[in-house]
Amino acid sequence: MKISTKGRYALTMMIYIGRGYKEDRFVSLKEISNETNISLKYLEKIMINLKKYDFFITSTGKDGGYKLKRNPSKYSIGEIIRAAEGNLDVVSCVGDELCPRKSMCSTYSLWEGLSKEINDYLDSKLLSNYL
Amino acid sequence: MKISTKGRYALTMMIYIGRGYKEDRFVSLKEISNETNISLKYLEKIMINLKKYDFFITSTGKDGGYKLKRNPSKYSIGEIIRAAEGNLDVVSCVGDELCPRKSMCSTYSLWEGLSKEINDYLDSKLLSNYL
DNA sequence: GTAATTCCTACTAATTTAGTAGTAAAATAT
DNA sequence: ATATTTTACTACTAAATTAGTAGGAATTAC
Repeated sequence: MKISTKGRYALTMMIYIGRGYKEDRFVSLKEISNETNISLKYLEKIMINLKKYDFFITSTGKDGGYKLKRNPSKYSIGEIIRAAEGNLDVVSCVGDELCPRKSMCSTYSLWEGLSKEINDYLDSKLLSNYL
Repeated sequence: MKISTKGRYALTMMIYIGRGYKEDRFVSLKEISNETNISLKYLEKIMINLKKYDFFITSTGKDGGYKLKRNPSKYSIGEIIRAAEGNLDVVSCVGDELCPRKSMCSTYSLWEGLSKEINDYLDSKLLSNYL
C-alpha cells in the first residue's frame, strides 16, 4: 500500500511548475531535475502520463518547459496522483468483473469504502496548499 | 496503491476461522483452500505472518486447524491487514529517516495524513462485521 | 500406526517499479 | 541560418516485490 515514485515525483513536478505560475514562466524538467536530483529521463517518463490531461501549456526550445493552465488552487492532489498512477482503488475487482471467490464478496464494501476514503481525502487537498 | 493478496487472503482466512468461532471448532487451511480455490501452500505462507500475533489457538493433526482466541468483534480489520502486510503507511520516509529531497518535505504532512485516514478507517471496522 | 494437520525451510516464476539510452522535432536567442 | 535548449517519442534493462510451489518434519485424534 505504498504510493510509488510515479505519484510522488509527479506531485513534486506539479509543485515546481506551480511555483512558476505567479511569475508566468515556463519551468523545465532540467531545472526540477537539478534541484531534486531525480533523473531527467525519469521525470520525462512520468510526465508522459500527466500530459494526457489538460494540465499544462508547454513550450519546447530555449527557456521552454511547462506552465500550469489553471490556477494552482484549481488542481486537486487526487487528480494529480490519479493522472500519474491510475485509479486509486485498493482492489481491482470493480465494475462488472466477476469474482470467483465467494468469501471475498463479503469484503467488497470494505475495499470500496476504503478506496472512497483515499480518493475523498486526496481530492480535498489542493495543489496550492503545497507550493 | 493496491492491497496485495497477502492482506486480502489473510482477511479471507480470518473470516473463515471467525465463522467457526460460535461452534467452537478448529477451521483448517485445507478447508479454506477447498472453498476458495486459493492454494493451500500459499495460505500456509500467509498464515506465518498472522501467527506472530496473538490471534489463534492452533491444533495440529486430525480435525485440527485454527480457532480465534478472542470474540470476532475484538479484532479490527486494521490489525489483521497490518499483521499480514506490515504497516499501512503510504510512504516509507517516516520516523527519523532523513529525506534528501527538500521539495518533498512540503508533502510529508499529506502522506502522513493519508496514512492516518487509511489506518483509522480500517481500525474502525471489525471482523464480526464481515462474517 | 495411520491419516490429517500445522510447522518449517527453501526455491521459482511473474509482475511491477524504477530506472537508462538514444534520437527526432520544435522553438528560440543570437 | 545556426547552435542551443528543450520537449517528444521509442525502446531497452535492472532491481524489487508479489505470488506462488515443493518437500518433508512434528504433532495429534482416532
